[in-house]
Amino acid sequence: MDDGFNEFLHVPARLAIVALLAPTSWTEFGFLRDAIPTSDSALSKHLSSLAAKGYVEVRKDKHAGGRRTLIRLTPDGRQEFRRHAAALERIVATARAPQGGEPDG
Amino acid sequence: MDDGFNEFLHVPARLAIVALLAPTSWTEFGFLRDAIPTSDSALSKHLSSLAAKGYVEVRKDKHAGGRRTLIRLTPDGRQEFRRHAAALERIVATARAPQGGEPDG
DNA sequence: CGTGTTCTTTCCTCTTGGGAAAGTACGTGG
DNA sequence: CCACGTACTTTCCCAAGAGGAAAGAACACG
Repeated sequence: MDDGFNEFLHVPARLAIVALLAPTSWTEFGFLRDAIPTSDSALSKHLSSLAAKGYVEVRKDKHAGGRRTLIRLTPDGRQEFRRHAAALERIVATARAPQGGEPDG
Repeated sequence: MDDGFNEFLHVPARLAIVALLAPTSWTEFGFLRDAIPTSDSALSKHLSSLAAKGYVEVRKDKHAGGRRTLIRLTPDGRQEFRRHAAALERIVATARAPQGGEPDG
């Protein structure tokens, strides 16, 4: 498995995060937390690890009555996600196979 | 995630196993072990857990100079794999999105 | 019955995902 | 400027589980 399969991104929670980030630009922390769903702490830790890998970028924004944390994929993160998605695609393709193979005994 | 996403099958090694089994019928233990690749013990344990879930069926076959263990997906296993694959397909689809969303600040 | 082959099980280690709760940072209202 | 609330972040902790090594078991063959 040295195709684009990415064990780090493969973790369900992280897969969910990047899948949510992929089609949009800056996304709110709270939105991700509600959509996943997971605890604040778990999400925060995943985002930290994603940021440490350079897969996401984090920004703090002023908001009416407080701050909000915004997240988006970096180009690198997007590319890694695409590569992993392509690897998954190959796997998914086998599920569509009509079950050929040699017959049993 | 109460679509067909299956955390048990999602584990890379198990995903690899069922993906290899899906397009064929009875498959040899040795073939799987070499293809994955993993140790005998790890593969054996994965196959046991898959069998315990009713996802695969195991058969022992006489062979010139010994026995061979043959494995195949059960209809149930195939269906679960397909459901999981469909869930992955939805995720993979987001990777193809052209990054719309609102622009940054 | 001894031996080799092919798995299987046991033992152990180490990673890690995740929640709870404490901590931090900052904005707001008083 | 301080008290307070909100929005995360970090620490602490635990349990699950993946995986290798090595011992074990089952069976065919000579």
